[in-house]
Amino acid sequence: MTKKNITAHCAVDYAFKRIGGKYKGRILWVIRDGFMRYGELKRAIVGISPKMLTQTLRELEADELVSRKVYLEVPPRVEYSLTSTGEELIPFIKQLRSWGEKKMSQN
Amino acid sequence: MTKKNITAHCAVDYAFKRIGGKYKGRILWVIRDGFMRYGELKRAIVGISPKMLTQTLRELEADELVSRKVYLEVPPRVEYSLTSTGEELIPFIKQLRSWGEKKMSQN
DNA sequence: CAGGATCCAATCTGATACTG
DNA sequence: CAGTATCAGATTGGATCCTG
Repeated sequence: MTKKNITAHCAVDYAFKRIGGKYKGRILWVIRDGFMRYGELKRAIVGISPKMLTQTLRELEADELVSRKVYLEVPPRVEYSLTSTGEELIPFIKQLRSWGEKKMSQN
Repeated sequence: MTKKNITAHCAVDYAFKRIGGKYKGRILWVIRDGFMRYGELKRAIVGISPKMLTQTLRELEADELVSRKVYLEVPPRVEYSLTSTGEELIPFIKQLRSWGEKKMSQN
């Protein structure tokens, strides 16, 4: 789901559609500090398959939450970083993460 | 997905699993102000089927984000409200909603 | 290194009809 | 009013193998 395909009933619906999905939150969160290479992301997002990582990154890119920079080197190097729109989401994810930490420790 | 079934890789993952899903955010948001009856929710969440509304409410209840109160009257009356854990999520949803509003107007 | 391609199983969602 | 039940279709995700 990318923003071009979203038909939302309200802003909450819209926002959840843009950052929902199994891995989008985690990916945005691990990219928060700067440039991450594909392989770094792969190691950081434990359990993700290359297919899902690539697919989700492509959606985030089409959505302009993440930008992708390809270096013409051998071996190839590709770096991902947040766009300014993506960075705007980090405070919310941080808040949600704190909530999650608290709840996990309570159960 | 309810919290009992969640096996999360990190707190972000955990939190998204608890509030992810097509309607959870919207439902929490419309219940934010107090008690809502089933029929009110049905009208407020445009496009939801009774099946999905019931199913999602049951998950939110099992997750202790929403509480359900049945009044033994004829005709039946059932009211839903946020638990304190559910209320803790409202600031997050509110912020995310503002972000969504801004982005919707930009496209 | 950073992916693309394919196939398939599991999950989720919608539509419709019915009920205490 | 506040749900259930059933079936079918759509979507998502995982496993595996391949490549510039």
